[in-house]
Amino acid sequence: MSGRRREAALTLADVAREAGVSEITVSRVIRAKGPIAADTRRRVESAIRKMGYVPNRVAGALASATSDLVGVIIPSLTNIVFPDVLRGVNEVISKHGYRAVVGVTDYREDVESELVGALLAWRPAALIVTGCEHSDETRAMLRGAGITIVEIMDLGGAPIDIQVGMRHEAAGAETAAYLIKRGYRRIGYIGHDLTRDLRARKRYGAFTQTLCEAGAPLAGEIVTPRPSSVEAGRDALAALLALKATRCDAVYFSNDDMAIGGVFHCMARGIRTPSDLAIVGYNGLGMGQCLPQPLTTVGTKRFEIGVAAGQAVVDRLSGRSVAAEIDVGFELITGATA
Amino acid sequence: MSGRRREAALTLADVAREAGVSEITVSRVIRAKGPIAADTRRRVESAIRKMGYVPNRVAGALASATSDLVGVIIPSLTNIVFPDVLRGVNEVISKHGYRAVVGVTDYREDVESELVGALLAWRPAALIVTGCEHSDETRAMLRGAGITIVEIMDLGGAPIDIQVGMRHEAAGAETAAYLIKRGYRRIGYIGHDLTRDLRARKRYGAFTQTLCEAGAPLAGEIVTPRPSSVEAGRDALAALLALKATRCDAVYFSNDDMAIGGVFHCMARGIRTPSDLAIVGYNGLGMGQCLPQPLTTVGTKRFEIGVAAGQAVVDRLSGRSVAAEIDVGFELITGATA
DNA sequence: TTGAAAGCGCTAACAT
DNA sequence: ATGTTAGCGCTTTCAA
Repeated sequence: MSGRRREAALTLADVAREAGVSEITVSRVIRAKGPIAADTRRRVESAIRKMGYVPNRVAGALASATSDLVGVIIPSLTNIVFPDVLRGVNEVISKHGYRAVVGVTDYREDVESELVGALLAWRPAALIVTGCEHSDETRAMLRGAGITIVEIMDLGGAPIDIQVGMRHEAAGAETAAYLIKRGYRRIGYIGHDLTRDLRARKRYGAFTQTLCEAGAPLAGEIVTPRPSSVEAGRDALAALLALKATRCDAVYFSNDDMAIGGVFHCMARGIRTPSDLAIVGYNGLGMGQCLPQPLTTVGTKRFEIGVAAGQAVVDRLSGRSVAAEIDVGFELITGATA
Repeated sequence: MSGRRREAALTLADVAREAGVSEITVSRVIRAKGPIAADTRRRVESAIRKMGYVPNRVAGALASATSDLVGVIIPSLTNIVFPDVLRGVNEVISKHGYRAVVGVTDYREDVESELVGALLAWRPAALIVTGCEHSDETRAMLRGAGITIVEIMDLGGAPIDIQVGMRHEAAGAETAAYLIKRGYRRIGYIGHDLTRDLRARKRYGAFTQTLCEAGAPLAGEIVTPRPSSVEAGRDALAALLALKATRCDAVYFSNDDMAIGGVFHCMARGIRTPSDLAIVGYNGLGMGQCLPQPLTTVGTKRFEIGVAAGQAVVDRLSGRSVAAEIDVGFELITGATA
């Protein structure tokens, strides 16, 4: 990191000289703050335009101890879930003049910790982080930052400030209960890396426990180390079905991407859903609902989480009070595949 | 925008006092710059840890006139293409200590212009923008910024500094030539909003022109005002096929999302591909290759564009020279649908 | 309605 | 190996 030293960019002083006023007057015009004579404003504005002056927010932020940056830390950009969330955040905050600074952790706690430090160093107005599990170090930094912190996606743990999300355990349990109710008894699971995706793990845990309690423990499972994708789901279902002993009548996938891969595998092999094999996903992606048979899945509110998180930030920064926990919920979508 | 004034965060001076050294020594330890006695380093580091000091990069950036921020302006987060690109950028720059500040234009020129100003105000080390078409105002700001500017996705126009992308006209023309070669003569087009997505428009233009030159002008088209999606593609194909006069034997979709929607429509209606209707997409998404019949499409290098752009930034900032134009190319993927 | 002075927290440059 | 001085470009505060 270095950033070549730039050749003397224009400063307020340059504009002030050109407009025949003082620096502070130019500053006031730019920030639309304080009383300015109409004529003065015009002179300053034309000088700015003419010279192509771009204010320096680094200096401004230092002097005023305020910032229009909002840090956003997400685990992945591969999983469409997070671009969706980011879109929601951005939609709200950009309307209020804030910008997102994005960090991607790749689901790694050490990277998260490093990113939190790096983003806090820019003294953002607020920080949005994913999940409610953090290392002690991360937690200490977040607590000590003295700014609005929003934890998104998941509810629970020891909230740092504001949480916006849903209960993944409830989603897993409800999915299991649904399959049991529909009469499935040999139920398998296909997932992606659970050691890292803690929310998928929570769903998995509640899912399997609910099955056990119903007297139909998990019949088999494949967990790939790959990130979730349609391809990974397809390959994993092929692998699961190849395990002779398993003989599932239904499979719960860690998310819709994976489940759609499963559906494609069934299509290619002439396996009928749900009569030969039932399939359930998680997320409620539009694409799953476009399949010849709409996917049975759990609809989640990804965009809404982003919006709610962004709104929480904006509200706080405007001095309005914000609920400490915002549960956006989820919804079982009973499609045709289970 | 405001950002509540924070209550006196720790400064270098606090740490210096605690460690019994001067501010500059602490600064040197933090930045790992200049010679520091092992013992001094230990004392300073332990003071930092003990107090939970987080350096202020706003002040640091102002003092040193350097930054670890890289602005990235993309049109959309809905279209998976851009998260892919962003992922590539991030992969490279984060390894070198840079962070991405993201702006989303929603394909609007006025928003782009505003974002360029807002990001340049943070005096980033470099700025990555999408496309090679910009308003005069934007172009002037980019030219005057005096930093590395990378235009991504598309090649052509009047390059500002560095371009990383491919030739969309060539992709459109090659797709048309392929369909003609395969014997299709009643070819339709299904697209999303072309007034905004200039690259899709370029492909469309070259595609239709090539068809004309081959004596098989476009047989029909549907352009939805919606953003591209599987649903939009499915609905648009239904609409196109409902136009009695059209009777297409092949359809070119503006991208794979749309094309996959078309495939789903065919599946649901028992329309066989490619015998009843051939389908071609654009992008080469993994999912399209997972369909029971792999999608015929044009493979693009989204992630690679991000990586190359990130690398160009890093190279420039390290004083290495960088090619002014990097053509990552594309590749016709002859699947089973056309 | 405008301006002068002081200083935000850090780092470059120059001592020592 | 460490410290001193000056100043980055802006905004706050106070004055006129």
